[in-house]
Amino acid sequence: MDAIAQIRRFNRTVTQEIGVLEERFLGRDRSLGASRLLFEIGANGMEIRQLRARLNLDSGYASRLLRGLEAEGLLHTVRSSGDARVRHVTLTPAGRKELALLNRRSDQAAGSLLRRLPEAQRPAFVAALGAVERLLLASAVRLRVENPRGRRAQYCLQRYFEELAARFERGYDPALGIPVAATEVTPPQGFFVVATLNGEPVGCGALKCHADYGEIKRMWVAPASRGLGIGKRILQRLEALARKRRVPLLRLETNKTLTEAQALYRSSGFGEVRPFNDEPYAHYWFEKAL
Amino acid sequence: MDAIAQIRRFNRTVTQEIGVLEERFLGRDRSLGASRLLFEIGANGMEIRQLRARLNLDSGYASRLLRGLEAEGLLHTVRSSGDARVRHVTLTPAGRKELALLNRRSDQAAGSLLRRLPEAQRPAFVAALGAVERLLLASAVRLRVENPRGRRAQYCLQRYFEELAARFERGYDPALGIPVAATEVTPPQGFFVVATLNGEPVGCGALKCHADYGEIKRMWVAPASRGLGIGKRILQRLEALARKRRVPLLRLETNKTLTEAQALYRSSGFGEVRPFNDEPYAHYWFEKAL
DNA sequence: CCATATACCTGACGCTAGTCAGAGATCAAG
DNA sequence: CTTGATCTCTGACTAGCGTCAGGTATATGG
Repeated sequence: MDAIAQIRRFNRTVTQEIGVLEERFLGRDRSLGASRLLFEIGANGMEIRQLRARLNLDSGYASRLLRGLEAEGLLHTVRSSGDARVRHVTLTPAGRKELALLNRRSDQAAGSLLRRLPEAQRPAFVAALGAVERLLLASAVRLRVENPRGRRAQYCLQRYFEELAARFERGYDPALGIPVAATEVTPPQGFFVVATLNGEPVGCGALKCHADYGEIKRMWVAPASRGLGIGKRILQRLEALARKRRVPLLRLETNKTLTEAQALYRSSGFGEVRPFNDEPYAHYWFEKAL
Repeated sequence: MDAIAQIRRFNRTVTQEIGVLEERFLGRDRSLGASRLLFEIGANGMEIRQLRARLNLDSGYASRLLRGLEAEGLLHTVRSSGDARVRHVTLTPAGRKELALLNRRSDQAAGSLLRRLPEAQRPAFVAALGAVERLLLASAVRLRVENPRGRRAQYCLQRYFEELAARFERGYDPALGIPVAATEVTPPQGFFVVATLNGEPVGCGALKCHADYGEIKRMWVAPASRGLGIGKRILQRLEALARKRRVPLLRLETNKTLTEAQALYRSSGFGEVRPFNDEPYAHYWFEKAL
């Protein structure tokens, strides 16, 4: 298959050209691992467990790297408010300065790559990079049925409610909408699907199974991960779960400000119908026969 | 600049996603370095110095890796014919079997990457990979004015003549065409530009300066590197050299079978003119005022 | 022939990255 | 309060990657 050969050529070329560049600019006086850590912590700080998840680090290894940087005076760690097991790491002023230096170097590396190309080819190059990056990210997204009370699910739900509160004209209060109890979206009554990207939750969706129909609820995708087709995949997964349960019909309702959601439902085969419940925040009701 | 940010995001995503994949499939029972060595040696064998140059290895490190593989019975080294200092390394039957296994795994890795994407997104992904790879290769191409008697220049000229012999209807004999003496394309009388990709010659072009015009000769790009805009860049470089010398006019002639060359000249501002010499292999004559 | 450069090998060494087991503190659920 | 899970840290260890200095054999130019 030619696609396979293309991927292999790509891997070879990219690792060769990019790898050399990265090391030449970033691996100067600090190890690459430590640099990556500084990058990831960023100006706002971060929980260590999140850091580990993002960079796929062994807890011992991460701890050692952090201690090294702490000894250099680049960062300090404090207990996270709320959960005292978790530690929060932030950059000191010296650390921020170091990060700024790394950022400058990284910009230089990127610039030098761009400048090697004749001007005319640059826009095409940047566009192609964007396409590959998006699709590579999309391919790394994993969907799983999870416990709706779990950490990842709860994180998604909180972000979801926050977003609704910000986008709805009159705000949003979960207590006023039709409730979704955790048991209703826990197998076998229903399902709660979480999408993760490198271990971090980036989207969710729930299915509530009734006798003669299923309800799609709590569809959400993290803003930074939109455009990767995650919403569609969550919806398809819920649909597959519904089919397995022999649910003959799917129903959902949505707010008029959530235009991208409406587009998703329409493109997924849902058709608008008359209101089938009295959800106060809904403007449109959809159905799809399975 | 947004292009810079895109490049940085790309680097991050790609090194993360691809790196993990490569290691999971290739770094199973052998180190990644050793695997890469086997890949590079390939079915036809290779000189050790060439191997070192390609993979950018320290001589000691390369020697140790090779000895490890030799101990496993995967390869054997012999003195190179000609220069007894140089050693040539070839795969044993067991080595070839191992290489085949690596190739299968590499195919699997590429396949697993592809399979993670929903079917609909795959063609776009492969196309984007191709675009990035081509442009990355293009950005790694270096042009330099070189001695036309040098190793790289002579390599290009030989391939050039071979290609003309194969493509021209009645073959090609350099002795019958208008000759280009090495001194004529050596500064300051003229210039011989060689394009290299990772140190290997992939194209050439020459400029002969006369009192009132310059002649473009010996334009060639290696078949495997076509479509990267190398020809255009060589031509532009020769043009810049001509301008610097205050040459007022560029001339060149070409054969009717070299259609891609004609397209290049036309798109570079050359216009067809009446024959200005009696080059026996030429069908078209071009000029461009500077 | 000599001096110098090239190609390769060997031994010694250091750093980075990463793994593993286990311990201590904390949390959540029963 | 107990139990089991989670988060972090520590110590011990390994493999891989790479560098450096020095040595041997061979080639090249005078």
